[in-house]
Amino acid sequence: MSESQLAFHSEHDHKGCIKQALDDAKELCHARHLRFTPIRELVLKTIWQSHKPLGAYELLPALAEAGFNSAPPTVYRALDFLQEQGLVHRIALLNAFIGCPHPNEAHDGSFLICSQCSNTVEMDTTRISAEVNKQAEDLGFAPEQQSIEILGTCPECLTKKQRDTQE
Amino acid sequence: MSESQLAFHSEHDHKGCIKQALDDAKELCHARHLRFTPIRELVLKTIWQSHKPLGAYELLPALAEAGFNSAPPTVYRALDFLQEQGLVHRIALLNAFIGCPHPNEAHDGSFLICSQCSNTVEMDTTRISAEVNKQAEDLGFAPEQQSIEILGTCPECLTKKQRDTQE
DNA sequence: ATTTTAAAGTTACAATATAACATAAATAGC
DNA sequence: GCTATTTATGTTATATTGTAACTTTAAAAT
Repeated sequence: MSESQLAFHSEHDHKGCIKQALDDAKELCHARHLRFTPIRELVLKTIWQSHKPLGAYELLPALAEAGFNSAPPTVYRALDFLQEQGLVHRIALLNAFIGCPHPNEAHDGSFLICSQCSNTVEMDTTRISAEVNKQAEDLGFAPEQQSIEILGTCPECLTKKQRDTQE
Repeated sequence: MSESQLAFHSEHDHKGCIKQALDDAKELCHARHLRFTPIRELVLKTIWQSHKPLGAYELLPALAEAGFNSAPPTVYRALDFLQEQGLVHRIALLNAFIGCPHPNEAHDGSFLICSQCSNTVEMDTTRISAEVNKQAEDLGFAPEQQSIEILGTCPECLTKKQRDTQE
């Protein structure tokens, strides 16, 4: 988690992140007796290569380049699989997908989405999520899934803004 | 707020809710020197008539019946206006819109969405929202807007489920 | 009354997502 | 290893959601 919370900050070794994520995914699928097929791997890799959530149609060219069929159903199937396994999250506000840095802990992600540059990081809201669920339960509602998404300005874009204002 | 939190529970006077919402909207627009046009009023009324969030295209027939142009831009313009004024909220998980029971207090809604029947109510999460914002700020992020949506089973559908299980 | 601004009409299309059916590849049971 | 079964992928077509761009009409401001 600390990884992803630091993701806004300058240059971390993102290639390392990607490799780690792919290795984790492979292992996770193996443990669950599921198939981490080339298409699924490529989709996950492509998503991880971006700090911005990617739309389904933005993933199609990578499939085409690799010689796979690149019609929408192909990518949506891969995305469905990856989501079910917690390997990617869908950002509802953007209709786009981002890699999950800790797919083993079952959770719904909470996301900080920069409205300037679209960079997005996952934030740990375990405690807050529990409170939200409790409040829902107090109203007689049985929560199953939650989506917390925050739009705003990321640290980098804040700095840029300040620079621009000073000029 | 208590109104909407009770909305899951049986029969409240929903016609009263609608009238109240429309009156409030008219007053709010007047106070802000904005035009509460027939189209905007009809769209808001139609949204309020449903306990389920309505998609943009589900609103078109009402416009057609009333003799207005019923092409998508018409309804999206009305929805944009209503959202800007806080009169309706967009539910990102459903691509649909629901009336806001307290448009005067500036806020982002938090929603309980029944995955069985789609009925949706707004929940007050002022305190939790503040915590989320604080946590984002601690990461150097400047929050501007937030979306909290909970999918689950509403009290009515829970009761139904229990009945069905007993049979 | 005239100018300006805001809203609505209209056509066309972009972006996102799914249905349905055919084929191929992997796994399971023999 | 061979076959049956299941799972994944290919393929075509289409549904759903949302916008761009330009025209016309109506309201508000001067």
